[in-house]
Amino acid sequence: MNSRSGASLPIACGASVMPEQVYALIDCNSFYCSCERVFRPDLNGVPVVVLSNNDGCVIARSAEAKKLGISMGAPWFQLREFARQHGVQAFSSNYALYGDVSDRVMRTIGSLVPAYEIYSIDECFADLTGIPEPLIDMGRAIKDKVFQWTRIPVGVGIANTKTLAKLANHAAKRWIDRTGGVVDLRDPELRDKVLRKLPVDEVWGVGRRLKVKLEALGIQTAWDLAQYDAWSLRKQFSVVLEKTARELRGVRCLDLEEVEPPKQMICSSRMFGTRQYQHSALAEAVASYTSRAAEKLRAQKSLCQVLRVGIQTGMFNPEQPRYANSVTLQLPYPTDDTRVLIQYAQFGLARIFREGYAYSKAEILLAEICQRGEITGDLFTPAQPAIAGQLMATLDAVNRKYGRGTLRAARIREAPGWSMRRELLSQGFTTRIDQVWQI
DNA sequence: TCTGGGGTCCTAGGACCC
DNA sequence: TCTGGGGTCCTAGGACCC
Repeated sequence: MNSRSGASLPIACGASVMPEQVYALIDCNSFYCSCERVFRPDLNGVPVVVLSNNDGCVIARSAEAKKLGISMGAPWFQLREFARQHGVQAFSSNYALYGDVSDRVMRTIGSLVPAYEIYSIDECFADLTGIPEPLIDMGRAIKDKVFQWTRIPVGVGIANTKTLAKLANHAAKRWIDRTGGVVDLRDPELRDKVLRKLPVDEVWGVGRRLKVKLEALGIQTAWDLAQYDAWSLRKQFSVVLEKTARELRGVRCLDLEEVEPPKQMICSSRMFGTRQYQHSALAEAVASYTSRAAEKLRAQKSLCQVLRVGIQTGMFNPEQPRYANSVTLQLPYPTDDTRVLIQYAQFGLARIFREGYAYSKAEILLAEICQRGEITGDLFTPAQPAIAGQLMATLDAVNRKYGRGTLRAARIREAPGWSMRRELLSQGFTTRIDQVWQI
């Protein structure tokens, strides 16, 4: 049975040998903090943290802040005094800045490698297949060029599978003094050494819950997971974990995804800056979030057929009554028209709104998303009128040119009372002409 | 007083089909 | 006494990622 594999297969003969697949995972160090430092070199060496929307909790920490023991997700109000005492610089999230810096980092990487996949705002897989050895030099070249062009420090992990590249990147950061931030994990001896040292939950795809279950099976390290029988992992857990284990052994199960598939769900949800009690305030917030979701929908050239609107009170204060509810609505036709979406969102809100609660958050979810031009209609289902598409295109063009919210639904005020707190916001260094760097 | 905002994929189970 | 063997679609829930 096994005789079909191996060198006897005619297709494997011939002059050219397929080069071995190699991936790199490039990951920005403390990305949001690094972005704040790009135009504030005085912050180098200073502990820096970036807070979530509403200045709620810590979502990024510089190395110095980590050293002080500040943990991810720590509520800011509990930390403020400690931060003041230790000279910690805190910032509100400045997504306009981070998004723009991210674009620059990705374009820089793109100029150096044959193909790449943007995995998140601060991470990117690159295809290094066929690039001349030694690849560790290529890794260092990427790191240096990104820093030279964007002032963002990155780590680079190189391996034959994505899961191992992630692990290599992790190792590069963990043992930065020895690695200089670049690790090539293709050498089996080095790979096994690293696998044995890293706990299983450092593996991409193994989180808190799985860690507990795996440890019950005696799987403590990445090495243990790699050695475990893949088939029984599939039976006991899922095909996902099976692939993870195989990838750890160097068997490729995940490919580079260069084109991002359109999202199947689009969500816009946010905590309010302060608790809201009135239907009118929630109505305004819901209209605003719906507008944002509709923008995202149109940006990927999609239409949606289902809208869900949800509201909730704060969940932490035991003194106040809690309430959370949502309603899912079928739309009259597949649409990307902000006006139609807002209308349905308001209808939904009216159904779930209850008087007398301190609301903290609203959420809009667009679902059953399809691509424009891929809809098969029927005689009895109207299609979205063409004029609506033209109007939305104009709306987006105006807002692109003059800034988000320049043209908006009439019920949304410019500075609403529910908008989020951002008391520690840095400048729009790269996105606002009135806020460019001054020397 | 104060605790984020997005996403994805997979599985199990029920209802239903032939 | 004995009770098949495939499927699909939907929803809820659980796990993960950054």
